[in-house]
Amino acid sequence: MSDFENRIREAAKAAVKETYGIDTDDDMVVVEIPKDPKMGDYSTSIAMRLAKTLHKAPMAIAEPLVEVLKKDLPEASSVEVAKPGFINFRIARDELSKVINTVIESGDSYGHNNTGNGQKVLVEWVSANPTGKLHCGHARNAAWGDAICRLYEASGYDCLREYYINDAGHQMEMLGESLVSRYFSYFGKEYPLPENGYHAQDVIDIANEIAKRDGDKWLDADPKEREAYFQKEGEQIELRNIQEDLAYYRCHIDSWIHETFFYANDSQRIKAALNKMTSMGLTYEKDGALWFKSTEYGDDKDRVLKKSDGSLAYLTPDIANHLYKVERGYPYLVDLWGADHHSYVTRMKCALKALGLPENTLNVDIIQMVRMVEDGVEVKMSKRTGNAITLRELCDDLGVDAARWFFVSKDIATQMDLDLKLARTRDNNNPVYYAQYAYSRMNSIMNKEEIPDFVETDAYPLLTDEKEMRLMKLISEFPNEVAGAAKTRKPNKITEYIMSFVKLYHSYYNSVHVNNPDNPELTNQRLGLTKAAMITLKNALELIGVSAPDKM
RNA sequence: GUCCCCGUAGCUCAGCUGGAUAGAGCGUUCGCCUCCUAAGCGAAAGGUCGGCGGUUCGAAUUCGCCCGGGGACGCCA
Repeated sequence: MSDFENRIREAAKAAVKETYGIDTDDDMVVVEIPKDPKMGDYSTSIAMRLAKTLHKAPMAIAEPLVEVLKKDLPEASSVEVAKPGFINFRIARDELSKVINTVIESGDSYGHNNTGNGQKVLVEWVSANPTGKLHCGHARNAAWGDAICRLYEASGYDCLREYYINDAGHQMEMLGESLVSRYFSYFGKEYPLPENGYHAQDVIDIANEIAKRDGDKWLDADPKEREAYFQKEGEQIELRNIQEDLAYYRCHIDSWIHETFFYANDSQRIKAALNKMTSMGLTYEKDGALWFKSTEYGDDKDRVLKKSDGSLAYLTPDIANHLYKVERGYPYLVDLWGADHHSYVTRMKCALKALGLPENTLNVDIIQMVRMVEDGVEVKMSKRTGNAITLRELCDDLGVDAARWFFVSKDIATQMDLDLKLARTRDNNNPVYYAQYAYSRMNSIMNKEEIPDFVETDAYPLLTDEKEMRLMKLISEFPNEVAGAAKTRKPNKITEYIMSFVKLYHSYYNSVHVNNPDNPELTNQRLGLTKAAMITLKNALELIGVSAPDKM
């Protein structure tokens, strides 16, 4: 194992206990990597944090700790006190180089860790209505959510990737009617397109598809029957499109949950949820509607569950949906919703809380909007009007790798502008190529005919170059990076890691030659490092769904 | 009016459980291919971390107020 950070933390805790008789927790003992590598490989601020409780100067607190740490941390080649009261550690080169063989042995699983400890977590993401193609906004959600799931899976969580299909509401009726209208147009007949109908090309395509397949038999059919048929056909085809686009985008969904599922068997699950809420005294009737007393749980107004016309509000089947997740054994739920759903977070949390579920059951990450910008002016995008840029178009222009990198590398809390001109052109300066190029260079070295094959070795004593040390250190930090990114659900930490990794690698590549025909030992050890770097980089790219090309 | 997100280099963004000279990519300027891929490397220029206060040994990071940008506030989904 190469988890120096944790070992230092444990040693520091023990040293504090031994020297001052104080118990400290992980939050107290912060171990970090100094910005300036001259300071050391790792540092802790524990002495400064103890200054208040011990009523002593940080430097004076640190001195005795250093003596203990020197004794208890054989992997550290030096432990020193610095200016305000930091304790700085330097890892012994021999210890550091052990990571190379660890990586080579682990291969594809290097970086995997068990910090999730089998925790069951259900991630609901994308969940776009099957009323049109996925567009740029969904592309952000999909890339981010998929990366989160990959991080969870790599960190030992038991993760279920779920897509909730809103196939029961008014929007589906709109789709059905829009299709009927387009179907009539196909045969040169008039049928009004609803005002809030779907104008996009894919709706026309689907109507044409049906027309070609079924002929004109629906022109004179019973309107109700026709409507139902087109709605069902539309949903299936739209859903198929979505599934194909997601697969193309390298996003895998384990579980597709239909909203209509909750209406099945005479709305069994929805009724059960409503009955439970009512029996718990969480509801009341007013103006012919059924209300949820959400204000009693922190909402700013009560919410309607059943409208006065007898139909259900969107919230109601979704409560059943969330209960069903817990029922299936997932106590920890993650939802990735668009910013327009932000006000919806509170009411859903209130509902689950009111139903007696623990406060931390539902975790909603709100994804800010992707604004399309052309020449500095926003281009309004809408699925309804059909002018949205689809995920497929974006990928065709940019490539899946660049698109995924773009969305994963930016925190979801920032609303981002996607420049249409930029999006339409493959920009060679895109950071993703910088990262992939490093991989190609590594691969080239490993597979070059003139360069000997790597032969396994126990030790790497000749890797003494400063950049080699930094590379080994970065490689050794990878599992921790993965665990941290999983825990905080921030896959952009991985793109940050990759960037600092490949920057160092490119610099190393230019300053040091791996192949030294007059020194086969050195060559071999550098090949070992290159192999470890290659495995690490490939695994890191894999976590965000970006390919590692052998050649560029 | 209430609530949420954002405001860091010319541009796009990291950094935010408070810590040692504020980072990266792009862009700009100047160097580097007889040598493992120049989609690369090295160097330089570029910042009152939106503003004002508070908390303390220490604040880009925490708290309050203000300014600016975006979004949400339906018996829509």
